[in-house]
Amino acid sequence: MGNRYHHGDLRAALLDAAAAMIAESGVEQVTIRGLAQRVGVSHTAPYRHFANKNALLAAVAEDGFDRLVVRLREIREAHPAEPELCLRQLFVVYVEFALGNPTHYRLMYGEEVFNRKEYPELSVIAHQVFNEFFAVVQQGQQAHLYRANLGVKITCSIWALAHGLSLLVLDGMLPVADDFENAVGSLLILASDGFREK
Amino acid sequence: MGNRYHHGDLRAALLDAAAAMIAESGVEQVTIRGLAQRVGVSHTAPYRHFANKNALLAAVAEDGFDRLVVRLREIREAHPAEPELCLRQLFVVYVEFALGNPTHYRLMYGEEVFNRKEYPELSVIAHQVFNEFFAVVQQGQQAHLYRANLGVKITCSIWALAHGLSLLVLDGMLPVADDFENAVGSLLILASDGFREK
DNA sequence: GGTGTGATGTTTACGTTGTCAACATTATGA
DNA sequence: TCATAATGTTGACAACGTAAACATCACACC
Repeated sequence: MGNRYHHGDLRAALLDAAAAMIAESGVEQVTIRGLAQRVGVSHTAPYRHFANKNALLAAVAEDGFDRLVVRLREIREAHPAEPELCLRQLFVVYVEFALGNPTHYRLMYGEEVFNRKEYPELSVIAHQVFNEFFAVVQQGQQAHLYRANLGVKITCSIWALAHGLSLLVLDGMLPVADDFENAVGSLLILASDGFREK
Repeated sequence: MGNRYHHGDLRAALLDAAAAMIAESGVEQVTIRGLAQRVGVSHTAPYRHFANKNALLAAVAEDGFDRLVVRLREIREAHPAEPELCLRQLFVVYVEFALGNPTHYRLMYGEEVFNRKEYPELSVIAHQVFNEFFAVVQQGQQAHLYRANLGVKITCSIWALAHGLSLLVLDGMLPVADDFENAVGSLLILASDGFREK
């Protein structure tokens, strides 16, 4: 390796450094110049890989969505024939991801940070989150666990509940129970009683 | 009025200007110097009223919470004896407030913008939002509409659902139905079937 | 194997921003 | 009336995002 003029994979290094810096001190502390210094390049080198700071942050957010979707898919494929249990697991894992990566999670959904509309790939990958939940809801419908014709609304409710719960807890506005997984899971059960076939 | 050295109520003027600027072009476009210019004072005058930019933004967020809580209380007091209808109205009005003041709403809950922990008054006023929902849930419990011993969890679910739904719609991740109020309300009904006494 | 061309990184520079320190003006109450 | 606190201004500074001009390198092509 040694000190060479070309870094090798500066783009990936910048994304890693940004993710680390976000985890350490929050998005607002991330600076192009700081990242460059951390990676050991000049303060304008990042502009060879990202049009501007927003584009870099959008790429970091996209990485976060990628990791989340992979995680959800693992859960889903681990429970091929148990939609109810699977849904509960998805829900818990989703909230755990948010609470385990607080600043990163916030960046993924934030608007102050960058103009989402300029980065349509973010909406695409975010929609895959919806689809992970939706697939299991549909399984549940086929098993006559959940009411037919309401698959989209049920999925919206679950996602919104997971999202809102995560953020309210992150904001310190809801107390975190000792038995976290049970508390989170029971919230879903409570709400999802209304999803069932009669 | 005229041009005088002392502004009169610079603090309020700055908050107004900040709210307006946020509504127009988003939080990230708000700048101390821009606000000062807009209000017609020098670029450091704001520091006589706010310790720094974060403190100013926190005050703007607090104003937003104040308005939201007032709005919710109006609804609650307009339905003294109909907890079920009242809850639905609260829910819809909450989401409407968020969608009607997108950037302001995001600021109220954002973390990137400023360090919430430094502004405990924000948590206090935010807890009043919880209490508005909670009061009605308790009414419903007294009327044997909702399950006893689950008041807090039910309230958390409702708030989280409203919050998550608002943000997902703001992010363009959920479609906005034509008949918005009905769609939002039905989401609550769907979920809250599980809240009922059997 | 040389070579030149595009990709990648550096240097320098500029305007904007948040914020501090020193100073100016005004309001207020003893 | 006048000292003093409250409020506003001027000027300065460092950090930041980013553009332009330049330097170095990798690699495809003769």
